Amino acid sequence: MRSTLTVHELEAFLAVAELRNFRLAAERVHVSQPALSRSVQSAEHKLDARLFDRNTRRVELTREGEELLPIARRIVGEFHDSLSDLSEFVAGRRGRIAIACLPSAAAALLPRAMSVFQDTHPRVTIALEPVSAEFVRTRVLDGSADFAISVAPPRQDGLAFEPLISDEFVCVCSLGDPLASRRRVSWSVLAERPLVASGPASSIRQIADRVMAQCGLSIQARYECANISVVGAMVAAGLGIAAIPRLALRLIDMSTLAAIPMAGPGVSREIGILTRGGRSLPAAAGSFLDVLRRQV
Amino acid sequence: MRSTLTVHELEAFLAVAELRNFRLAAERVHVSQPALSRSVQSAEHKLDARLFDRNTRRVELTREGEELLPIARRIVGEFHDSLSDLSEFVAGRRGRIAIACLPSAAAALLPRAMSVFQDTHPRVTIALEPVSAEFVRTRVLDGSADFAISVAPPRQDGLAFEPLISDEFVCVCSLGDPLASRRRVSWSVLAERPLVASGPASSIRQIADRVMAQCGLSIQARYECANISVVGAMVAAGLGIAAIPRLALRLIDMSTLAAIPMAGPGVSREIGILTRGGRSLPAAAGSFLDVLRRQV
DNA sequence: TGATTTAATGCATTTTCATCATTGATGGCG
DNA sequence: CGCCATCAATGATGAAAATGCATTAAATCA
Repeated sequence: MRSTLTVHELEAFLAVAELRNFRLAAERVHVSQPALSRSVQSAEHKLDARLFDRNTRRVELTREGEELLPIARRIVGEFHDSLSDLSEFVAGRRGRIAIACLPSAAAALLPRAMSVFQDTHPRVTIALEPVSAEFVRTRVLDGSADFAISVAPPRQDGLAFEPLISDEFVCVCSLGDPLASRRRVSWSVLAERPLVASGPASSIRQIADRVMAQCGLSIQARYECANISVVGAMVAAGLGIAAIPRLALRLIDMSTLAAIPMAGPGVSREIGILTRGGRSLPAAAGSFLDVLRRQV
Repeated sequence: MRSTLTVHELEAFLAVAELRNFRLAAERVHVSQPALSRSVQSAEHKLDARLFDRNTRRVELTREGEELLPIARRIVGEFHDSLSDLSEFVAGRRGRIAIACLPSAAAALLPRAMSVFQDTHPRVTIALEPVSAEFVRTRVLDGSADFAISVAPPRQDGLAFEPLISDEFVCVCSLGDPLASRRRVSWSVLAERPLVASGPASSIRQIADRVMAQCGLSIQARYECANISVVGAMVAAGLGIAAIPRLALRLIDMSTLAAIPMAGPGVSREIGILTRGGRSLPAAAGSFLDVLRRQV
């Protein structure tokens, strides 16, 4: 074989092999009959074998043609199937989206967006990994997540942050608590009452500490727990009150609890989209983010 | 996807994806670096997606590129494997040869040729169908045999005959027979001795009848049998003598028999290659015929 | 900052490809 | 028996694509 066949030539061959007529085959392939003849000739020349025994009246496959037929079918079929799969992927209609996400955002923000997205993108699977803020950066940087939903990162090297919503802090207390009827609760209350705090490593706790310091206060945690759901249960049990972001309420059984907005400075954290800067986003992920942006 | 990728572009993509370097990839594909860059660009443009995140210092796959990689590997691999299979077939190194053949030629001529041929064409299978002369024509004409080894056909419509060897008639008698010591035997002897003849439909019998008629004689068969091996056994049993082509001796147990050449006119039949005229022969079959021609 | 390496681009050239118009061959039909 | 219709092949021509050379622009390293 002096040089390699092209898919075009294989398609020309297939059309002639199936229709046994050059003129009709040319129509099917949308070229002129001479062009088709030349494609077949070119294939024959490259293979150094005659593919059709043909005259102006009859067109039939040679043994070599018979041999090529199933091969050509397989190659051309695979070619188009695979590439149409790919174009589906490129168009964002197929694929897999990996999202690293703060647990609170995972519970509060994403489910609705995922539901809306799946209606228009049924063949896209979404892998949602709840991680703490500190691990979000590595997930995005090493590509194991296409993007993250998190708070603004401290350093932005290689990361891009697009704010989505402002997540205000609320005070959580039991329904019977005197605070429950208040419109707002000031941060100073937290210093006066038994406090159930998030674990010292959590992003919630860090923000809370910062705000308290701004107010000249410091957190005297009576109880501490890394798991926000457990914090809620502790408040429900009457151990104390807590200050958490509103989005995190979705992680807590609120049936016997009240949530009151906090008053004061810097009472919210910015939740947004964290992407790898300068890196192109897969189309499916881009579409999902569009849905998410429209939602908030 | 605005238009379809080419195998060339897929190969360019693969080379870059594997080497992560355009210059080296260009070498592998045996084109200049700009040409390679343009192939990749063309692929990206057709897919409407960026395949590599690249600058002058780093080349890495995008998610789309990752998605294309296994697809490209599969397509390109299948493409080359299948087409090299085909080129093996076209070159005659692989395939199947179907031969329709007179039993005598099958036994006398073909086995050695097949043995020689298989040494150089181990991946070619040979299907040998022994048929009588009258069926040879249909086998070749309908393509169920690539060619035949037979006597010259009466009519040549659509068939081409190439003589290979002249198959002389011999007289077969038992070793103790007075004829066994003769150098030659004339046809008239057949009229004088009990004769074991081939069946009336066989090509052997027809030639024998014709020659006898030429000599002004006619066959008075004491015994007749369509199966040449049985004819031999009958001669060995002392029922009579027989006249058969030398090639057919291979079909007979000759351990107690002698074969003496016949003297006289037209004492041979022409054995040759029968092919479908104007039809191209598969390469493997052509190679086999070359071997056969060299052998005789 | 300068040297060096690398991918992209401008441009000229060659090669490939398609189309139109025509030829040559084949079989059917009057 | 010859004309006609149909079909694939071919020739000529022009457009599009691919390629290579020379060069540019960007990025890293010393």
